[in-house]
Amino acid sequence: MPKSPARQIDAAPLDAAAVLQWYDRNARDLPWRVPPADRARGIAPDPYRIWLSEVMLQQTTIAAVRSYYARFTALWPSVADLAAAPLDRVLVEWAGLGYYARARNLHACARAVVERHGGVFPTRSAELLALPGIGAYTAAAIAAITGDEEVAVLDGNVERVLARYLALPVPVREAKEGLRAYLQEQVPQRAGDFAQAMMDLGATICAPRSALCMLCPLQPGCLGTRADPLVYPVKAAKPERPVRFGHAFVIRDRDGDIYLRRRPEKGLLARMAETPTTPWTDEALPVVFPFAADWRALMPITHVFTHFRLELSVWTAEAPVPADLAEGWWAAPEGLDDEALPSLFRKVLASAGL
DNA sequence: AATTCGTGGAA
DNA sequence: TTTCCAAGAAT
Repeated sequence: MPKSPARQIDAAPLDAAAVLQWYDRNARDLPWRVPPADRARGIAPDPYRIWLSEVMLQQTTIAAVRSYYARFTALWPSVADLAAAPLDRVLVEWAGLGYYARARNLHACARAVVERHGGVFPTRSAELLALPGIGAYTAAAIAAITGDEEVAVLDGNVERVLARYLALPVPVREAKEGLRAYLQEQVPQRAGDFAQAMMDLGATICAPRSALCMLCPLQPGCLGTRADPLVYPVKAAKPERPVRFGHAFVIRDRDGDIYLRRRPEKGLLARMAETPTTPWTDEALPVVFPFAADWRALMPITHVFTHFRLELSVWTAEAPVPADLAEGWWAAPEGLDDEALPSLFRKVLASAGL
């Protein structure tokens, strides 16, 4: 019994065989992917690497992920290697990729795999779903890609493909479980290739701002292509992005080292490194310096988060001696690459020429 | 169930 | 310049 009355979707079946044929000829070459020809020879991908790539790819472009994926797999070739690393080391490597809860969950998941599964990464969706940072999509993707579990893999790409194919008249959020149930009925053998095919299709043919329907293997049965496929998926109104203001402080000592500290364990940029800032407020307030010094104004910076935009004035000064800034540490300019600094604070430091 | 989580590149 | 948005999860 489904917990919510998922609206039933009655529609013509989807030509999964045509999708697989298209994939055999057009599969994208990706660092974590086993090409369909190799997959047919029985070569299966490493679940650890598929998991790592899937977590990195959550709400993140392939272009942004590439270098991070290469670095992580070089540093930590197995899940046991990753589990053995300190969390703060993982955060340093994740810095700049965003959505830092992913890195904390990644590390927790690696340790759970070592503890609960003896270091053998699970490949069944039900077990995967119980691990930190693995939700419905990621569990299904790993299970399908590594073990050909015949499970619906529904990501943003596939949602768009299906919304157009079915000419879905409501926002995807309102029909998600119905879409999942419909897709589940369409999953063929070679479930892993089918999942990757549907995602490639959404990324290259049935893209957000362009639909190359003449090249699409699903064009014959597609309801969206009969008028304007680009009107789907129907989306809800976007709330506008508020602005917040604050002041950031680049504090140097006599050697030129920079004062950094760790952000709180919860909330935005949790546990990452930062330069001190004032609280961020919805109105621009006069600056309150952390100590009396010869403060100089630097170029202010703007940083855009998902749900607000931040305008930071940037100030710099030499710390008083002896410096009583207890909870943080001093970092040499050459050592900043080894700090878990989010892009926001890279911008702040760049404003000081660092 | 609606919000809260980053970032950078493309249109 | 502004807008959109990318292989979502946790709460």
